[in-house]
Order: sequence, then C-alpha cells, then structure tokens
Amino acid sequence: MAEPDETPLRGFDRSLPMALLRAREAVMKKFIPALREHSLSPQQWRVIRALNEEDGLDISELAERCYLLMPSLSRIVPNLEKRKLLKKSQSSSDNRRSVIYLTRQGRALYAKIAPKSADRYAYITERFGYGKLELLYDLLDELVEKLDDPADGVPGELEKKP
Amino acid sequence: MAEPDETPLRGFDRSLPMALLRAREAVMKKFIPALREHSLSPQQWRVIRALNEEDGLDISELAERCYLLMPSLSRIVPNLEKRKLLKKSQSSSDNRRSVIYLTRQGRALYAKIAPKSADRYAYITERFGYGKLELLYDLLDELVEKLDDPADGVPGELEKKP
DNA sequence: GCCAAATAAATAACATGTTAAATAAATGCC
DNA sequence: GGCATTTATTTAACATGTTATTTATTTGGC
Repeated sequence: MAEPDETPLRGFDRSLPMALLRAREAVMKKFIPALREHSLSPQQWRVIRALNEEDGLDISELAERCYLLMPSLSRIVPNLEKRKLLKKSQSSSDNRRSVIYLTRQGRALYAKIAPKSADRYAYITERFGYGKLELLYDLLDELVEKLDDPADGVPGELEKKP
Repeated sequence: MAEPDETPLRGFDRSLPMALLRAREAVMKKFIPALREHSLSPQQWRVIRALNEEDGLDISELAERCYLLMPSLSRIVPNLEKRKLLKKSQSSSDNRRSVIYLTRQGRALYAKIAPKSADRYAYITERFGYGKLELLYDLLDELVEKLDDPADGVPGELEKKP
C-alpha cells in the first residue's frame, strides 16, 4: 500500500516473462539431450509429435498446433523431409496447399523418443506434485484467456479490422 | 488409475513447455509494439533494464541477469553501442573483462519506455488478479527450484563435475 | 618467473523467431 | 470469363538461441 513512488519497475526476479522463460527452460532442460541424440530440435520434435497425433495436416494447421510461425515451418518441413522423417504431397483439391505425412521412419523415431518424454513428465509430476501441476496449467490457461479476450492491451489500442 | 495403456503422450494442450510459451506470448504481446516503436527487441530491452537497475556490469553478469547467453550478448552489446545507448569500457583490473554502462540516451530511453511496461503489469494484475499472479510466481519459482535441485533429471544422469 | 589450467569474451555455424514482401493458386464479383 | 481480392505458402533480411571452438588474459602450482 505504501509503495514508494520511486519504484521504477519490478526487478527481473519478478518479471513475468522471465519467470515463465526460466520455468520453461527448467522443464525442457533434461529432455533436450534425448532429442539431440537424434539431432532433433524441440521445434522439430513438436512437428513430429503433432503429425503423430494427427497425420496429413497442412502447413497452416501444423503451425497452429505446434505454435510455430509459418516461416519456421517452411524451413523445418524441408529439413525433416530431407531426412526422410516426413513427406509432403500436394493437396488435390487446392494446389496451394500441401499435406504433410509422417513416414514409417518418422513414426519409428517418435516411438523411440516418446517414452523419454513421458518419463520426464512423470518425473516432473512426482517432484512438483500432481495437484500443483494441474493448478499451474489452470492458471496459465486462465492467464492466456484473460489477456487474449477483449480488445486487450494497454489503453490506446486500435483495432486493425476496419 | 485406469489410464488406457494406449496413451502415447498428452496432447499439445497439456504440454507444459507449450503452456508456458503460450502464456509468455500472451503476456508480452501487447508490450512488444512499445519496444518496436524504438526498434528494440525484448532482449535488448532486458539489457537496458538490467543496466538501469545496476550500471557497470560486465558481460557475464549481464548474461546472468538478463537470462541471455553470451553469444547473444556479444551481438546485442555492440548493436546497442552503435546506437549510443550504452558504452563499453575496459576493466582496469582485468583486461579480459569489459564493463558496460548506460549512456545518457540509454537512460532517457529507459525512462520513456518503463512506464509502458508498468502499465502493462498493472493491466495484467487487474485482469488476472493480484493473488493469482503471486500464486503463479510462487508456483513457477517452486517448479524451477524442484527441477534444478538434485542431480535432477531423468534416471541415467551422470554428473559432469568429476 | 614459467607454464598448465582456468576464466572472460568473441566467433563460427546452424536453427529458429519475427516482420515484411513476394509467389502462386483459388474465389468472387461484374 | 476476366480481373481484383483473398488465401496458402515461400522467401528475404535481420536478430536471437544454441553448441562448439577460438582467443586473450589471468591464476596457481612448481
């Protein structure tokens, strides 16, 4: 209540983006080596994982599910294609669109790595507690929801859809 | 308890790294334009902010506080130096080390942007609730702490300090 | 004082993030 | 059916993330 008028900005230790970043790093830290054994980046793994969940997605759907931007995917997909982990085929109904499939090798690689990911989750759940983990998910979801909703943002926003 | 043996991996919507990433994006989304008005990346802003908190840090300290890797800083610092926002000087006691200072212009830029950052925090706090925000910070801190502690990680870890 | 080992930074090389612009194919209006 | 407008994807250009390597300097043991 008696916040000193001086306070410029909270220190880094209480910067929300930094706190989220640190948490993310801590979570991924021990899983990344398992990916690197197969020369996969986390993003490449996301693509494989998404296709394993549902095969035959187009690039746009893939971008949405993997939370990647299209330019990133435009580099990742050819890379993985070159490594025979997935293949791209033209959509017959729309020649702009290409549809991506996991190859047999891609599926095999998924099957090899997925258990390690599951192990990591199990470890995190055990260390942190199932309840807290669920609480964290809920808070994160709610945060996104609350910040995405309205015309959002700091005052002085103009909508960009005239 | 009766988890189907089939369950491969939780879907993306319950991937912790993705949830943290989405939250981070949602938080930063509306602040980034304020930075872009001044052609600053979030990382460049972190550097300026850290130096405003404590001036005259060396690159290593800066890396730690900004949660950036040294190669990134080795590019960011000369960039900001070229723009006269900070300046680098040799440490007299150790010629390997250089010490970074904010220039008057750097300080002025900080003063111009900081209020917008504060506004953003106020907005987030208002939308999300102060209590939930503090709870989120606590959970994130605890998560990092629990995962960083021990020889950490999935079974099969070797310590790298012989 | 001399040299091996440690430390601080910088650089290299490649993948991704990010915004803007370019291509190309499909749609819709006339 | 022709043409402006949308839509899917790619490319460009630059900044960062990331691991490995290199360079310069300092330390510590002898």
